[in-house]
Amino acid sequence: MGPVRTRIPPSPTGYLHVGNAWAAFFNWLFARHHGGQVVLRIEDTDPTRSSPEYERAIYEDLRWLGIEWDEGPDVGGPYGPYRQSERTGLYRAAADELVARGFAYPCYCTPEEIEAERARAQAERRAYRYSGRCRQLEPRERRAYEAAGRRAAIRLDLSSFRDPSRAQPGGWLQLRAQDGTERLCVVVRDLVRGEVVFALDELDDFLVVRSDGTALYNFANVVDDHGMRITHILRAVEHLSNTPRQLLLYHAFGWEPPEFAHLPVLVGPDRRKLSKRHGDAALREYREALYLPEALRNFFALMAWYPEDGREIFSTEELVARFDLKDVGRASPVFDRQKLVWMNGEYLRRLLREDPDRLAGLVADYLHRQGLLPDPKGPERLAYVRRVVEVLGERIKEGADVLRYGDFFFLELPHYDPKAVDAYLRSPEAARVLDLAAATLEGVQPFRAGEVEAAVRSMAQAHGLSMRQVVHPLRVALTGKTVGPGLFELMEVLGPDRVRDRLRHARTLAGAAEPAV
RNA sequence: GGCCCCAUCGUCUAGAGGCCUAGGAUACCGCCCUCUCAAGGCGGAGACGGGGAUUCGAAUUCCCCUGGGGCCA
Repeated sequence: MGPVRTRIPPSPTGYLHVGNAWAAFFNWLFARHHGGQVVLRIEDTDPTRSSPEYERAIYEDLRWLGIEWDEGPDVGGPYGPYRQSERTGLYRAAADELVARGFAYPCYCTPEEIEAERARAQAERRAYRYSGRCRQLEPRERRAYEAAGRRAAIRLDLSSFRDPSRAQPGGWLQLRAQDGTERLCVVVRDLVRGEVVFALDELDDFLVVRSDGTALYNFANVVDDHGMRITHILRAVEHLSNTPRQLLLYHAFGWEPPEFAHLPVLVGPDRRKLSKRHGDAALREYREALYLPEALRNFFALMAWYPEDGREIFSTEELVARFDLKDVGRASPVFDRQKLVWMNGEYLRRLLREDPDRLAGLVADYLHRQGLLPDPKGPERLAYVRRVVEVLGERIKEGADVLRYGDFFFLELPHYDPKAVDAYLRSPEAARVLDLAAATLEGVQPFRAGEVEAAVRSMAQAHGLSMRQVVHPLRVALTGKTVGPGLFELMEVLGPDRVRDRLRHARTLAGAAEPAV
């Protein structure tokens, strides 16, 4: 076999969501681990829901996540086209070939007739399977249907597969004892689940092309995957039940089927498949909320797979090196936001140490999106954001924390939390602290954390105040909140003018001062 | 309805017959540090869905049930 080739098959019907990004990442990991290639295929067969805008957004989100592809609609490649909407001729030709090889036949049953059959089966409480009544149509019966204006759909003819002599002891079609009888079975050899066996008589002559000429999912996928030389299909388990049908198709064409690996499905807290319904399902929202692609990759890997005991932080290179389908779990993991927040915090802290400028840039963009920073690229602004980031330090685990702990750095006046004001500002004692601080700070030169702290400490001592009594009212006065960075560091960043203004403003919120002693 | 997949703390998982008094992480709670918060340190609570079978011994193997998910649609 040649190099490993995997595929990422998004539908451009919306923004890339976390579940698909997760599966895409595994395809990428697997291909990279084996030094293989990744093919991006756009599954845009539904013209009413697909759009070029979403297609572009998917490229963008995938690249942001760090997933690259070697072939795709935008980069080209030898096995294109890579958009399903441009492959309809290929599907048609493949269907004709199947008919010519005697593995498929035209079916003139209308959807209404099929629906009626199905309803009857339901009413009689038996499993519905297509009757196969168009399989043996005489040429003149076909002509009659055509004359009546009916257009044929194409169905796969399973009858030839039902010949027990086709069974191969180690092959994909085997005779298996089931329920006490020997049954012809399609055996799927799944790289994560082992052998999964489907009785052939559970399957019927399924549709391959609709009467309007459009290809069905299973059929298009087989034609595409073979045409694009895909060697390994890593996809969600929800497709496991489709696999026997696809295997049938491969053999009808005389093609070597690829390897299959069915990954678990990412689910939400309600244990249902992650979808737009869950909110926060679009990968893009994480990007905008200051999540780091490297953190997401690490987190994605840990859902389904632990590279080794006792460690949780792995670089992408390590993940690539250690990736093995044998280790991938089979149960559906719940996408746990809280743990993602923690992991993102780990990566943000590392970034703070290793590349504070990059962090500052990301935070500046975030603030800009939040409407708190008009010009995020201005060098002066950036330098300021960088100082803020350093003062905020390891408090930032996601974008919201920048606002939670530091919005006041970017506001004319802080947004005063009423509870904080009630607790620390509305008292004569608080008013006195504010007055004392204003006076003390007036002379501090240079206005740096160390000097400011020394001044405030000696002031507290001189007036018999504890640091707690001093710090809390000042913090609320300057930031509007009870949580946040160290008081003196934050004062340095704010600078003497803003500190003075805010103290003055806060004074109006405070109670009347006790008579000076 | 038929078929298929899945099942360890709330969550992500380790565990592939004795190493398990079931380990780690996260979240939660407490203490320490401390100007608050965050980070960090220490500690706590918290799981093998149920029932059979195999075995000297089962979270680990087999069967049934239950629950969840999916395909046919």
